[in-house]
Amino acid sequence: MNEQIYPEFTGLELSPRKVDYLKFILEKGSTVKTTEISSGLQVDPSTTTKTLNELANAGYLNHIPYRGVDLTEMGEAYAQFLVRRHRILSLLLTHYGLSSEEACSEVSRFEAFVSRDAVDKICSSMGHPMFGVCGEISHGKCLHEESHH
Amino acid sequence: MNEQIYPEFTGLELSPRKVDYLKFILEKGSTVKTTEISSGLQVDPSTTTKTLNELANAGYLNHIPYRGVDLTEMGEAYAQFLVRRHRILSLLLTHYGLSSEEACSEVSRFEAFVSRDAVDKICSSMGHPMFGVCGEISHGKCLHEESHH
DNA sequence: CACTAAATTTGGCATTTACCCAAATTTTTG
DNA sequence: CAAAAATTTGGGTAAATGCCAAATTTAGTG
Repeated sequence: MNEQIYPEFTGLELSPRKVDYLKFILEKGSTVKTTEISSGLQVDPSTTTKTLNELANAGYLNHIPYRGVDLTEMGEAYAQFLVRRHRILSLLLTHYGLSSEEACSEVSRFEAFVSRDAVDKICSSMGHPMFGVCGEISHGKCLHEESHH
Repeated sequence: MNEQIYPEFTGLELSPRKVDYLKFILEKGSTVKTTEISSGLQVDPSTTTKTLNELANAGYLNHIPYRGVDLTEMGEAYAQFLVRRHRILSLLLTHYGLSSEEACSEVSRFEAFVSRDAVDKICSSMGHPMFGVCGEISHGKCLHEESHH
C-alpha cells in the first residue's frame, strides 16, 4: 500500500542513462558514493555528479554533496519498476533463443523506451514470473494494478 | 543473392528518427518528395531536407535536390530489415497481451535499439512468421544467415 | 593538528539527435 | 512569365551525454 501514493508514471520519464543510474543505486542498496557510480557506469566523476543532481532535482534521489546519494521513497519505487522492467524483458528475450547475457545487454539498450503499461501486460501474460535471468523479480505494482480492474 | 554484397550491419547504425525516414520511404516505394515525408513524419520540411542529406551521405538514399529521394540498393536492403524488425517485434508483443496498435506504437519507440542478431534469433524462434500485425513479413536476410551455419 | 592525497563538485566545452524559423532558391503553374 | 508552391540554406535551440581542468571538501597520516 505504498504504490498508490505516487503519481501515475508511464515508465518513460527517464533517459536511458538515468535509468542506469537508478538501477545501479537501487542494487547497491544504502548510500552510494560518486566514485562507486563512476566506476560502475564507467563515466567521469564529474558526469556522475551532474546526473545525480538532475535525478535529485527530479525527486528520485537525496544528494548530500561530498557525501553520496540515496533513493527517495519515490525513487525507490521507481527504481523497483526499472529493475522489474529489465528483468521481465530480459526473461522474455531468453524465450526466443537469446542467451541470458545477450538478452540482458540487448534489453539494456532499449528498456528505457518500453512503457510501464507494456511491461505490466507482458508481466501478467507471463504469469508474474518470480525469477528472471538477472535476479529475482518483484511485483509490487503490477499485481496491484490488476486487482484494480 | 543480394544479401551478401553489403557489409555486415548490426541494425544499430541509424538513430530512431532516421529509421522512421527509411521505413517511410520504403513503404512509399519509388521516388518520394520532401513534402510527403514532412507531412508523413510531421516535421518541418527543412528538417526533412537535412535528414535526407545525412541519409544520402551515409549511402542509404539518392537525393536529387528539389526533386526527391529514393533508396539506394543498400538503403533498400537496410530498410527491408527495418520493416522486418518492426513487424517481428510488434508481432511478438501481441503475444503478450498488447493490441496491434499498442504493440506497434510501443515498438516504434524502441526498435532502433534492437540488434539484427536479436531480431534474427527471435524471427527464427518464431518460425519466420509470414504475417505481422502491420503487414507481410519478408525474410530475405535472416533465412540466408541460418543456412550459412 | 596541519598537510597532503583522494574524492567531489564546478565551470567550460564538445558532440549527437532532432527540430524550428526566416530567408533564399528552384520548380510549377495559371 | 510571374506568382505560388516546394525545397533548401543558414542560423538557432534544446536535451542527453560525457570529458577536462580547476576549485573545493573530506580524509588520512605523521
